[in-house]
Amino acid sequence: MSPKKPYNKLSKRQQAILQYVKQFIDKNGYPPTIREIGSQIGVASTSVVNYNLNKLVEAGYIERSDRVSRGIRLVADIPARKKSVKAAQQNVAIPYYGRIVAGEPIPVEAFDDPDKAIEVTPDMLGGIDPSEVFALEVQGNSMIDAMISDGDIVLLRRQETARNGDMVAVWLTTRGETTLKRFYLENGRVRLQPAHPTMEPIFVSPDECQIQGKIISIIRHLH
Amino acid sequence: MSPKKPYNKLSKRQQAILQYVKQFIDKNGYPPTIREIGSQIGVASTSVVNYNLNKLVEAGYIERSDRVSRGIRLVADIPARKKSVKAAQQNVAIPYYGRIVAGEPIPVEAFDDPDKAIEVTPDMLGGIDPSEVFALEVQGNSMIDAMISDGDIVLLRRQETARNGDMVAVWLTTRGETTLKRFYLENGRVRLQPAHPTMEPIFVSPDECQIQGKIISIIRHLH
DNA sequence: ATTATAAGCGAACAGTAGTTCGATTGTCAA
DNA sequence: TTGACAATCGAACTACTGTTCGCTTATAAT
Repeated sequence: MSPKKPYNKLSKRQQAILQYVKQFIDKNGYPPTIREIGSQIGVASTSVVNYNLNKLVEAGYIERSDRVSRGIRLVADIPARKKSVKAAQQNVAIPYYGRIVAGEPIPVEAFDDPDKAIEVTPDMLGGIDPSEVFALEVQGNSMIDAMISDGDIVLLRRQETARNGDMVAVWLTTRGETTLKRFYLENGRVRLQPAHPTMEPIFVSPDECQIQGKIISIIRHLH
Repeated sequence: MSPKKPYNKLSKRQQAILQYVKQFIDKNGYPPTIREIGSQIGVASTSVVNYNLNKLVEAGYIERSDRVSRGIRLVADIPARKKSVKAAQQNVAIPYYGRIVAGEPIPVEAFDDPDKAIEVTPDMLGGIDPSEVFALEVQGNSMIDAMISDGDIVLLRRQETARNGDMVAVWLTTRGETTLKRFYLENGRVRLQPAHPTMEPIFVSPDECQIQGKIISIIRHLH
């Protein structure tokens, strides 16, 4: 199950060297010496660094000037930083229903207040029709067991049924609260399974739980 | 006298040196030595070149690292990192560096492959310059108690320092791996604290860990 | 002319840096 | 086990490189 990543033929040490050289150049404006590289990656012998630098040359990642101090240059690009702004796609506006609070149902009727919408890229929805999607902000830590914490924004697809294993927002009619859980229908009853291994599931009958939607994405901002 | 003033109050010799240094770096990827400069501009004495280089430092054209071979950098080159372009409703493409796996460094490779980038709306970054941001996919559950789970996509801001408690991606130079942990600097050593109750913290010295960036956002897709 | 200051010169010095080489270790296939 | 080969290590060697210092030259104000 190797994901076959870049750096195919490079050893870990060679990757470390390449990483450090790039970082060093970016920071200092000139390449490091063999000994500077060695001390940083934890290799005492200059010959080992030299050996691996030559490997990097063979692999085409760098070039070296013989007998020249700091005679390393990156083949790809001298300034490592690239600009990352790129072509714009069409964003989609997702209705934002505000906060989901325990004890209150999610309003089902749509409202179209423009600033009550959040904008996402279509690929965030994984091909789902944007009109079926709405967003909630999680308030409180009542759903922390589903690895969803206070302030998280969840994108949900509107649906009233769910398949086993789906993460859904469920309105528990008898308890009078809404919760986010994994949904399992088994033996005529519903098991709402927290994502956290140490938490116990909740068992309810199908007629006392009303599915509001299925979670398709979670967005969290840290500061 | 002078038809124009290419560089404000620089002597002809200093201009020649500056010109040559720029040219040399552009050609070779690393700065010239004092003697290389001297031979090019026709000065035999290293001290003369050294003298004029210091003048260029005073004038603000270059920076030097003491006692470092080729320790010259052009001042204009360094601030290449700060670009602040605020695209209004445009999406930004964030370089996607793949998975963060124990034992494999974050590739520093260029990301020319279009699907090696993820697109987000600028407000996802909370006002942070998009060019400072990159994305990783988390592998493993070592951060499960920080509510970061396998498969999550984390957006990180490139920075080399961190405050205690920050969630950072750290490159462990001697181990040759990158890891996602909470950062604490205490008693002159660095504690990298996993947010998983059964996992022990990692202790390293500050010079063997390079902070890659700080987590600013987490995106999780459920399918 | 005198003086101060900037600029230049050449040589010597000490530490730095790339290279080389013999020896060792680890891996993998025969 | 054996052999081939890649990777590593430590040390020594030579050449390189920045720094320093005493001395000289040039310029301009006094």
